[in-house]
Amino acid sequence: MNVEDKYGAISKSLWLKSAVISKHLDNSLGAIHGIGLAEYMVLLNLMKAPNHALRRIDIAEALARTASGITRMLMPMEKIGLVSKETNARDARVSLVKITPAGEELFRNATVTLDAKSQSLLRNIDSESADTMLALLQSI
Amino acid sequence: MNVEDKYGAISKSLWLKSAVISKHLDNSLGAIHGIGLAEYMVLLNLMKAPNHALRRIDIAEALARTASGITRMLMPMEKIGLVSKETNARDARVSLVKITPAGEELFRNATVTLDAKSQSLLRNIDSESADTMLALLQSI
DNA sequence: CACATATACTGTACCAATCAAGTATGTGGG
DNA sequence: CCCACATACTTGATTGGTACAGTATATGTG
Repeated sequence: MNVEDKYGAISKSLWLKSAVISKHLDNSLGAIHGIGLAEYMVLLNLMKAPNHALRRIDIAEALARTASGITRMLMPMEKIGLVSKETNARDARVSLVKITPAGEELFRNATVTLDAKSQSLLRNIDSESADTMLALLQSI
Repeated sequence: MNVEDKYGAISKSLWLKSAVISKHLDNSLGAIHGIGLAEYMVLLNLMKAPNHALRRIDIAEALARTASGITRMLMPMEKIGLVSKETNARDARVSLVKITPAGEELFRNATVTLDAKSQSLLRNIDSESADTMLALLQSI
């Protein structure tokens, strides 16, 4: 394998393993908490945000999705009370998305599920390698 | 960050980075060769297979997809002549998928594109780290 | 041999994401 | 000030995936 091939191989493996792991996590989160991995990532980003609120396009950016995808994803989440819509006085174009107390509660529970399931899915990777892997992934 | 959190962080990062990289690769492959990453992976698996042919269900397994998803994906690929359908004399249930010469040609060209684009997307990872990363990914 | 069960697709209905176009609102140059 | 352009969504049409049910074909057991 020459040098370029190596990077291609990483892309392909990343694609495949991500698909496998995401499906398992989607199933676990869906069965227990009624949300998918994408919805979890929305809540995660809201929790990290100042004032626990974000604009839709910032969520889209953080999830590598389009704005319209976020609009559609948020509709049922708002309906079941995980997030709420707030208008921005300074800029009437934006409608801020804020996580609700119920959303925070679900997020904390879902985090436990996600971490446990991840540990089980990645059991072939020891703790030290996990540190290495995380650092490499985050450097991309 | 405690131990479980670390594995959860890997899952989340894997999900996000895979989405970003897959979109870029999809765009590049689509613009130049008219196929997506999933179609490329089909061709790759066919190239690796004995006699360059596989059953649909084996392709589904290799790509973490369902059989019906593969059926749909293969229809346009057969129409543009990248793969051909062959019946199996021993088992009339299976219809083998075989890569055509045109498919092989496209695969070789697409591989160049994919490897080059991957190298560019992963330029923050040096050659040694790439070896590490690939080994870790494949151990999942 | 017959029949219950498993396997390999295929077809239908549905769901989730995208793109492109539309609407409303902000902003900067003449 | 005003008008062109940019930004933040929202919506309709399309695409690409899944689940589930159906069909055809094998296979194992009494």
